[in-house]
This record gives sequence, C-alpha cells and structure tokens, in this order.
Amino acid sequence: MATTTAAQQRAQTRAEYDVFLAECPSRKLLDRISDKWVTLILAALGSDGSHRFGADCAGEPRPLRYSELSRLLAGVSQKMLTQTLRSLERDGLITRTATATVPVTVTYELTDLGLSLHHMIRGLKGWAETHMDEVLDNRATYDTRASAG
Amino acid sequence: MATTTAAQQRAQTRAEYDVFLAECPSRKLLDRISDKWVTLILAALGSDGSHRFGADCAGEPRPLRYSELSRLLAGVSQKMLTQTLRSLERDGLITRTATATVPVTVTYELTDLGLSLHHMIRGLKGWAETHMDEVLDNRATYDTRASAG
DNA sequence: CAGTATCCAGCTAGATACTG
DNA sequence: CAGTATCTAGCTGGATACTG
Repeated sequence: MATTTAAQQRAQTRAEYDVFLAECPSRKLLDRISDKWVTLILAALGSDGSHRFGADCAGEPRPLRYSELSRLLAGVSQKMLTQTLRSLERDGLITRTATATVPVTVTYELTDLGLSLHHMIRGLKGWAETHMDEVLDNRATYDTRASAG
Repeated sequence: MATTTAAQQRAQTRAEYDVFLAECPSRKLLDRISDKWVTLILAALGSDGSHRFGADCAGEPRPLRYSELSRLLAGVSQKMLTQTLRSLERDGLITRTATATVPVTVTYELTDLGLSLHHMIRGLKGWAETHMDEVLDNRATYDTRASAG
C-alpha cells in the first residue's frame, strides 16, 4: 500500500496507459482499432447505413443487419466480418441483438463507447476522402522524381 | 468534354471518393492510414518527441531523427520503420531531410498534410488511452458470461 | 439469414548480415 | 547513423463448404 512511488502515482492520474510502450494494453488497443475492417464497420454503424452520398453526416445512426453490413462493406469476407464484429462486441463497442424470427434476424448497433470511437474514425474516413487527390499528386511527383533521378 | 454525366458531376462536387467501395483509391488510403505503425509514427512526429506524460498535448511538433523514432516506437523493426517512413514520404505526409554530417543525420518532419492527419490520429490515440479501462472491463464481463453460459 | 469450420496463399514482420 | 538486402516463420485473411 505504501509502496506506491511518485512516478506510479503520476502515471495513475495523468497517463495511466501509454501507446508508445509495446507491452501496454493501450498499445494493443490502438493496434486493434487501427484496423481497416474496424474502421469501416464503425463508420457504417455510425452513419444511417443507407450509403447515400453524405449519409455519414445527415442520417441518424441505425442498427444494421449482418447482411446489410456484408453488402455495405464491399469486399469483406464472411470470416473477417464475423470475426471483427465479435471482437467489437467483446470490447463493448457494439451490441448484437438476435430476434427469433424465421430465419433469425441479427442486428448490430453502436454502444455509447462505440459511438465515441466512431466520432474519431469518422474524421479519419473524411480525411481519406478529402485529401485523396493531394495524396495522389504527391505520389506521382515522388515517383517521377525517383525515376528521373 | 461534354461527356460528363450528371452522376459524375455530383460525385465531383459532393463525394468524389467513397471508402465503402473496395476499388476506390480512398478505400485503399483509409486501409493504409488505418495501420499501427502509421498511427504511431504520426503520433510521435506530431508530439514534441520527448515522450513525457502529456507530451502530445504540451509540446511543439519537432523533427525527429531516425534513431529517435526507432527508440520512441518500442517494438518496431528497422524494416517496418523504414518501409512505413518511405510510404508516408511518398504520400506527402512527412518530409525526409538528410544533413551531410559524419555520420549522416536524417530527420523526419510532418508536412501540413501530415499534420492535418495527425489531428485525427491524436484523437484515436487519446481514445485508446482514455477508454482502456472501460474496454478491459467489457472484455472481462464478456468472457465471464461466455464461460458461464 | 447468419453464421461455423477448414484449408491454404500471400503478405507481414522479425532476424540477420552487410554498407556508405 | 541510417539505412539496404535477404531469408523465413507465422499470422492474416480469402475461398470454399457446410449448418441451425
């Protein structure tokens, strides 16, 4: 009890976790959420799912069915979708609701925690779409210079 | 010139790129920036590099040397560090400056574009550190329920 | 519909050795 | 110091087949 050092105290109050430390849980969490499927699933669940242009800004977040997510995230395999959804559910970012219809209906929805992460990820998504041209130009310039020597 | 369709027009003005389309360049860009090393490098270059607690909030962004980055990002291999730095340079997110000292000194610095992405990523980093406890609790609950059945 | 299970190609990333 | 080059173990993730 009395063995707590000043450094430990400060760590507790200021920055209990540090992503730059390889062994820190928060580093692993950051690795986890820096994942393409996590990013896309959260972006999808945070928007209204209609996938109209600008939908991520206009619509209310709406629960999405497994099949809707599968269609929305073009290119995702069943395995990765299920696997990522489970992991997000385990972390408390989304909830899974199964309704006993025939056939069974399953919907996924953001929790408050998931919504808070969605706000961050939406920025990332927006950034990618907004600055795409600039990045493309930079690549062209870089490649030209490299080959020109 | 006159062959532009209405749909193309709208795409130009509203949402030229769409991360939900597998073939869209912006999807690939989002995949690219949703990468653990990209996240950590940009977080490091955007902070003052001293890696004190709260440094990412207080300090001015400062250029970092290769060796500083290597030390700061605990666990990164030379290969991944170099590879990721090249890719970020190619995309115009960072600049590489070599000074002809003996031995040579190389520093990396955020461009304006890189800084704009850093703002997004800083949110992600903060989120991971802030909500770590909550996620850990959620996992424990999930695992308990799963085994209890 | 909403998964689970299995197999396997390919990329990621670590280790190691070498260089201007 | 700041890389490059090579080899390879292993994990990621895609394809496919099957199920309540």
